[in-house]
Amino acid sequence: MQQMTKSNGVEGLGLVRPVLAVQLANALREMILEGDLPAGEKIKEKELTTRFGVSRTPLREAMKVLAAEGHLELIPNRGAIVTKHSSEDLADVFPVLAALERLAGELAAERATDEQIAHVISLTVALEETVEADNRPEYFKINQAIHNAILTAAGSETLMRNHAAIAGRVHRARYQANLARTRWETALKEHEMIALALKDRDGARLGALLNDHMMAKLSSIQIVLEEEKHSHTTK
Amino acid sequence: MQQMTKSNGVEGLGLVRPVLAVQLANALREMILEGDLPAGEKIKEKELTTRFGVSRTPLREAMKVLAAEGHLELIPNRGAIVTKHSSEDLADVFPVLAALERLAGELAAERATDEQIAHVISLTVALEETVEADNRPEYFKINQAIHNAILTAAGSETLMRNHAAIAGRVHRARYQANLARTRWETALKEHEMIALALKDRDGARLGALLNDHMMAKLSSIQIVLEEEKHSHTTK
DNA sequence: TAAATGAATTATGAATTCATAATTCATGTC
DNA sequence: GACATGAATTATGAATTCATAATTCATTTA
Repeated sequence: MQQMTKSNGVEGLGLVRPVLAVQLANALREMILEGDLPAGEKIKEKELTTRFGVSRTPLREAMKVLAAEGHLELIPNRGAIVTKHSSEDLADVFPVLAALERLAGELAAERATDEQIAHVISLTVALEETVEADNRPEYFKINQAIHNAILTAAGSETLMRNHAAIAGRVHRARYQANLARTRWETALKEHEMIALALKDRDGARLGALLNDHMMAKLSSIQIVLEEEKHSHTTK
Repeated sequence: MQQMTKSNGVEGLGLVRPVLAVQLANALREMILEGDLPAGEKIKEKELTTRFGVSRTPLREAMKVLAAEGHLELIPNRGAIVTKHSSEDLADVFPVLAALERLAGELAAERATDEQIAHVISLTVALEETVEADNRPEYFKINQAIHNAILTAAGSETLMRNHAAIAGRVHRARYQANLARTRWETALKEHEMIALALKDRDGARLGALLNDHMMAKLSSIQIVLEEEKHSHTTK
């Protein structure tokens, strides 16, 4: 939901003066998603301006953008706080993400080129190897690539935009929660079925698989969070 | 426990000084959705500041918000233009909206209270009457109320937020395109089936019906647009 | 000691000012 | 007359300044 470096007349050349508000918005988003600005924390305008070496004007514009994206909550005359993404929030966000993935699957089954399908299949093969090699960082990376490839194959600007915006809100939970070995292997099987459904261009099945895959991911995250909570309270 | 402060005391009352940026964002959104700022039109900051009687600072903050919502496109050093929602855009946006409505249906079937279901049913009855009375403005109004009621019954903040954002982009097309009599009566039948599925708490069916209902709406709009295009070129 | 009051400080909201990029318009050249 | 060049104008990006609301903190009072 953000306008990245769009056409600015001098395409490709690094000669344009960057728009601070955009850069600040990206930096802030990154900080929030990476947890450098913990959820619930109150944003201190002045601190950020000195940190970034800019004035309040572009920073405030950036904060308005972040608020529109749902990452910040602006309270009139009282500043901003980082939106908290609690366990309940995950339960709220994931079904929406899953619904969009389902649509992506349905559309991709219709619209994907043979090359795009082949790409997803080869990525899925690479995914298997990461499991065998017990390489989690690489698994996350390829997993993300697969979902992106399907999104791209769906060929919907609106879908891509909104998926990105919503996925950002749970990015941390998705790619940081250390999944258990059993869930990992199950997820791989799901991915194999997903690749197969795409190869068959079975939109209904592909959509359903992607939806279920995402909801299963939610369950595994919630289990991990529950365990962490226990180990924390019983320490 | 903390004592109630003065500020808490006026909470909820309209006594707080309004935040201009928020008001301007609402006003601009309204103007864009109502077509007062036609798609493709270049926004002149100065003109708007004089019109609203504010300085550029809050206006620019509002424009950043509108851009984040996809209503404006900001071009560095060159101002902003109103995002155009062409016929192709509708074909891109509606499937996403339909996917969210499907999710809304699935969730509402599980979570709706009996009162909420009764409300949707009574609204559907009222909808029938508007068709009999040939009262299109009232039909649109109640139609919107039904979809909102189901969204609310779904009980998902994320879903509501994103649905609202996306629905805004096609609001004009949905509620201004003059639907044909036959489509109107078909839509009513669809609404009756929707109310029934909700009453039965049949989530899969309700979701499918809502999805199809939205896609049918797209088709009828496209037919109207196609006709208008013809009558225009053959004039 | 605890609560209440009010001044001082700080933070936010918005207007103004300054800097720079883009556009317009006049002039000159071919 | 068409085009190119450069000054003048205008618009945008960002810092600063001003106004007002919120918070802190010292003082008073019960």
